[in-house]
Amino acid sequence: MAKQLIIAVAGPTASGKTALAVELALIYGGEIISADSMQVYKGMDIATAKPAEEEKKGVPHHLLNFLEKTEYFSAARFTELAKKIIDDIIGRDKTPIIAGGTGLYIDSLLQNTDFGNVPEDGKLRESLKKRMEEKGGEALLEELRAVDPEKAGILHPNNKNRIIRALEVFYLTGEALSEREKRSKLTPSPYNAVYIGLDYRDRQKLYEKIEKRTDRMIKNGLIEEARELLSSDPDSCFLIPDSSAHAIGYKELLPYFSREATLEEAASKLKRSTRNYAKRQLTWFRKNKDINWIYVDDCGDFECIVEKAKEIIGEKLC
RNA sequence: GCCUCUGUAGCUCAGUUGGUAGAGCAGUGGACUGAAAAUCCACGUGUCGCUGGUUCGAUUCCGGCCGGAGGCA
Repeated sequence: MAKQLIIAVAGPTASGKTALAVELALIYGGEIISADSMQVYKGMDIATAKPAEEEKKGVPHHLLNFLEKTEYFSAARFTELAKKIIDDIIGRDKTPIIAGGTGLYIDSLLQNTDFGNVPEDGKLRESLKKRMEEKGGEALLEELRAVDPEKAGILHPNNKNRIIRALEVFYLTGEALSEREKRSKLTPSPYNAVYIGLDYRDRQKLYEKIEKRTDRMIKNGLIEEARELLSSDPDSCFLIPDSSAHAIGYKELLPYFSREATLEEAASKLKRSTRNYAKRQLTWFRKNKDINWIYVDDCGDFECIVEKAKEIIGEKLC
């Protein structure tokens, strides 16, 4: 059976992924699967720049807006759900279009990463965290070196999260994480994916767009949205620490709510976090040699971007 | 008008008891396999406000000038 075509639209935040994905869906008869670790949550609309109904132009969107902010989410859970949706879309003879800024999610899905069944283990993680604090990263990295030298070799002692997960996987399965990863790579991807990446030649232009968009978010009610999320939990742990609380757009406003910063100061911090995030996204995507890049500032208008995308997809179809 | 403080990296500021300087943030590049909007790594030459003087040598000491903040009138 021939592999089914899948379109993936990647790129940093504010680069215009949503509009392009919708347009391509209209052209190719597609449905969109959002690959975004924060847009999965209900209620977090403005901060995560979730597409509004008008922007969707009637195109079905999946994996958007379906989780409570108190629920845990992960790359593994994403791939599990997305695969089913892809099958369903293909079954209805439509084209799946993956669009989003969470690079790990897109790659895990399209490379068919097998995470196995090793979900996070709260108790184990707590004890590892505790030991990490007492003994330090170097000690735990040594501990990892004894059971998974390969993984230990690429992790920095300060990168606590990754060390903890690698140890967690070993203690839960008795197998090295690096071994599991190798095994996962043996299974080929069932998907025939065309990657389109959006970027700017002039980084400054992307940053300007981010800053304007942030101002627009504030004007459109970001503060109120944040207040509402906060008020649902007086302890200000309004989101769960390991998932939704990571969203950019709320934690940056806390100093403003506690009157330790002006709105202007909080807003500029928010812009900075978003710029830093966009840069990290680009670092992730750039290493993917399968991505066909479209530079937004090479194009005068949206039509041009769409034309370039059609060319890229056309080549793959032939 | 007088007095005090102040002028060092894009920003906030250390520092040099005289041998031309360094942190944080920003920025740039990178890593990443069940937290990824997270987590982590690397990268620091700038007329040390200008100008005279003292000195082998001044960003550092002294004088003047020009900014900035405050106080007294």
